[in-house]
Amino acid sequence: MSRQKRNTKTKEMVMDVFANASSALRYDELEQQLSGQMNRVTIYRILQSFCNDGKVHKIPDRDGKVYYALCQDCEAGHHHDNHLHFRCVKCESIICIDKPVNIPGLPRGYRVQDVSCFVSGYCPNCPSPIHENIPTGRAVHDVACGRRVRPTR
Amino acid sequence: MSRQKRNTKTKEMVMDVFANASSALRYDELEQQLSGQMNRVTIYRILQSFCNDGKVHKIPDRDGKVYYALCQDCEAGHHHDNHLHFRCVKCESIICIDKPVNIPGLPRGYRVQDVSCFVSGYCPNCPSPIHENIPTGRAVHDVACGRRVRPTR
DNA sequence: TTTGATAATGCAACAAAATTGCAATAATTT
DNA sequence: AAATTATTGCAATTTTGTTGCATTATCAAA
Repeated sequence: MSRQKRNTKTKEMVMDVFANASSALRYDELEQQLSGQMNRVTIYRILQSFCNDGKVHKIPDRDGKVYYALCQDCEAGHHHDNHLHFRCVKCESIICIDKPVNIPGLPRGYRVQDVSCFVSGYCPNCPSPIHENIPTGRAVHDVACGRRVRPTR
Repeated sequence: MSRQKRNTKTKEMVMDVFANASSALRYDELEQQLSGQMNRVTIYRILQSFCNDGKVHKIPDRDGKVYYALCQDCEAGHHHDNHLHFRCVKCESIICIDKPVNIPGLPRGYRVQDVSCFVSGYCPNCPSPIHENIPTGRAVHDVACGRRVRPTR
């Protein structure tokens, strides 16, 4: 059976960083925010355990850089991950958007287990280049991971 | 202006490996196939330059492992990447499926540049676990990256 | 409250993956 | 054929993530 977990101060601190973040965090951002408070290795281990517990998920962006974000509806062992990750090409933040993605029919023989979609472009806070600024709605940032605007049902 | 390129034997060899592959290649697979023929660092540099030229694209899978595959319709600087990447959880191969993905409406303020979708599950060549085998169509593998079955138009 | 089992941590060492500087080599252009 | 400079190989370095082990701290049970 699975090994028993303990609540520790370090785990709490890591969780706090996530709770206060409005978007996904790169490992180095986490490390920076936690610097001095715990060992580098501990952060890695806590992230691994959070991933296994379905508390956090790992998001490698299209360049291979690794981000982490709080999970919404995941359980230990299986991540519910059928949603969008939006990456702003300007400010580089990664935002989880809680909308299911529908996948077009795959060729015969493929059996889908799960889907994750990576959209990149300009986020509401960053101006598009060249073209004049498009008015942005500030509220949209609230769909960011971990903040649920409308209850997902 | 951008630095001028040269055609070299090494680049050709790397390109040949891609041309003969039926799915995306991990860096280490490339290295293995090219072992003895050129330096490790050279492979990295060639891949980078191919990526910039829009000849190849980089596909980090959901665990962060990095794959590379031939581009279909990309130009230097901008990758046309609105297609699916399918990863078989059994054999671990990554197959590019040349079908556009449609993205549901994003919240106000987001401007999409491009989309890539990562689907995982069982490929036509691998049996699903537990359940009895589902008949697989062999032909589907031909949609694999670099082999165009029907002209994409 | 104390005690014991063991999960979690810190530290040092290690391993893997990717990058950089630089001298030597080889593709192009003239 | 010579000059220019992109490309390569090599060694060293950086970045990223992991492992082993002694120590510490959590939690449950006495």
